[in-house]
Amino acid sequence: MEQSGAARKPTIRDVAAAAGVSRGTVSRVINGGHWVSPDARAAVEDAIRRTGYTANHHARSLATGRSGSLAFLLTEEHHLLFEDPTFGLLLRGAAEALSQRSMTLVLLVAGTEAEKENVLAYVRAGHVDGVLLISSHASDPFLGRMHEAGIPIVASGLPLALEGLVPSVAIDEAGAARTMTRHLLDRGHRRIAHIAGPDDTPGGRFRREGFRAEMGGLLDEALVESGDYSRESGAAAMSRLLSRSRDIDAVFAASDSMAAGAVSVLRREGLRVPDDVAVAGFDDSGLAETHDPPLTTMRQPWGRISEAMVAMLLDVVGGGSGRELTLDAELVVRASA
Amino acid sequence: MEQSGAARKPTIRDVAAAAGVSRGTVSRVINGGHWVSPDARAAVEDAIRRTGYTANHHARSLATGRSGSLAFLLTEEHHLLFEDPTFGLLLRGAAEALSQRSMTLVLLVAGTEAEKENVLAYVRAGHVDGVLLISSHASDPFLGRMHEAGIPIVASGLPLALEGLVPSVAIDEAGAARTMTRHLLDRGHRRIAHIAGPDDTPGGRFRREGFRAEMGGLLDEALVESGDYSRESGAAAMSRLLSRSRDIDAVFAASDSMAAGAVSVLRREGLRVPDDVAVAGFDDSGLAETHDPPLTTMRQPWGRISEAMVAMLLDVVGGGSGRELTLDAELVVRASA
DNA sequence: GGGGGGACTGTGACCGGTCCCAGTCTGTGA
DNA sequence: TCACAGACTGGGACCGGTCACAGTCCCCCC
Repeated sequence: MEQSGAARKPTIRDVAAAAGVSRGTVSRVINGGHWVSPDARAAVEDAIRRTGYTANHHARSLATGRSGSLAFLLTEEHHLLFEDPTFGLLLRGAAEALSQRSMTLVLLVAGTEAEKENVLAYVRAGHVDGVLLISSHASDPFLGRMHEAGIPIVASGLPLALEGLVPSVAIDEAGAARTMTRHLLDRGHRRIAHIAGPDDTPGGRFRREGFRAEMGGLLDEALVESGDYSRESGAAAMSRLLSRSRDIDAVFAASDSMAAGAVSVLRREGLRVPDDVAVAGFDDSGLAETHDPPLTTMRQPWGRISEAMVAMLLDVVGGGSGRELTLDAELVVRASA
Repeated sequence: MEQSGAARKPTIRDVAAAAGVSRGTVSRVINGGHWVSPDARAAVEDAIRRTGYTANHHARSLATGRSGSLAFLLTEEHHLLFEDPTFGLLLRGAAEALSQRSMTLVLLVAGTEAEKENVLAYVRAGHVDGVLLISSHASDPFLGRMHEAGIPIVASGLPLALEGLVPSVAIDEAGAARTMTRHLLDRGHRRIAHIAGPDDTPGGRFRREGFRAEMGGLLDEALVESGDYSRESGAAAMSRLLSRSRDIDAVFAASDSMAAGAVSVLRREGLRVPDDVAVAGFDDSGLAETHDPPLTTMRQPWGRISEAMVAMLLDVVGGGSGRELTLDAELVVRASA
């Protein structure tokens, strides 16, 4: 009505005019409504509805210095990125936790060195308020550089290189591995093999330590192999194990994908799962349930992990200090073990 | 030096002062440097180096009305999201194409209805300049609403519901399917089954049409099944096919994942691949190469697809009209067929 | 009746860029 | 000698919010 030109997006000024109040009051209503009279609040809310106002993120970010978004940073190589189903579970949870807070998630991938430089520049430039760090390898100096730059970070899993320095959310890896190992022992298995994850990841190192501890005197180091969490690496590890020993009666893999790879190799060798060899995975990644046979696994509380990571990171962004939070994983018994 | 307080990020004013020019000149240098004298340009570039200046994205977006980012929008259900390796390939390509242009990618997932509303509001609010639409189902009114809202969109694959209205980048689905079918026929197979994708996706519909056309008189409708591109659905479809006919000598699946599922079922039934039954996939998704046996498949030019999508979308954002671009897929013959 | 404090409101300054217009300066042609 | 075009520069206005501060009003208490 005012202007016959192209419909301009309504601003906070338009809302203020429509409600008969000042910009400041509108701003207060939008940001929680403290110190606003009920009348004014009602008028503003009505005006927002009538004008179809939505806040301009860029303007807000400029004024507050906050971007209103967090980065979901994967430092994994690309071929693992979409194969590992656990990333998807974390991503989904984080996206949900953020959208509840009207914030958004920016996916950053830093697989190659060049990508790492880009990501570092991007984050340093303040495009995101903080970083959810997924799956970092201890040998990677990247996390250290990020930390030195003073960027708010929360890691998933204990960051081995910077233990105690970077807040994190993790499950009790060693405890969970002991639980699973105990389960296999309780079922009467004695020649239990372990397919660990990479030694420079917490899921690789601590799950193996838990396995070793629980096996005690039954431990045979020749039955410990490792992979990179992928299906193929699990299959390869299983082949190596079988070439070394044929009397294995159970396999505990540090991921469901590796467990699936192990099952395929066992089958090819004519061994039945679980009758000849029991196979257990880790993660309960969705794959576990639909697998044939369904995989016994340790369920990570993905929803709680991602929610906790987001909450903790926002706290750090707001000046909090963060901490190392440990959650429990749960044994899920299915047909495979 | 100037201020002993916390080091404030240098702004364009700091650079201007350091270079002894005005803000306007600095801005011109940053944005291409037209109508700037060589001396001034050198002074500004030196000052940028000395001060460590990086542009503030939020301020720029506020002034220009452009966000400098595109959305990568997945409208797939979550369980498919990280299982389908093709998304990862597109995502990677798009991220690369954008980072070359100093723009960023925001990953949006609109699986549930609630998420769709959120995404729509988010995009309407102007947080992204345009949307790269990945994998939309024709039955979903979401795309229509997005299109009506006047948001720049480029789809991957012909958007069935809005064919001709929304610019897109796709391969010649029917032609590629004919190529693969011809390959199987040339190898002497006659009882060829097809595991199609969902009928409301272009990859489901057009690949099946291509298969039917090339099969001609050899077509047996009882040998056409369909899945949702996932491994499990491929396995299930293969089971249904085998229960219907045991003389199948080749299977053409509309995705590598479904082909892998089919192979696992065939194996379980004691059939050898490729000796008893040849199996071909589609996508060349990485899985194809590492699979046992390596899968014969149609290679989609993922890099070119994502680059073309980004280029076209940026053109549309800039006022261009876009078009329906078709690229060719390439037959990759490996051990499975 | 006056002082004080809490609830609420309006306004100017500011965030850090871009855009555009009004200059200035130099060189050229009439 | 002067008008004029073209190359380059500077600075004010603006993008759309938030924030701090200065009010205003009203109520309560001494």
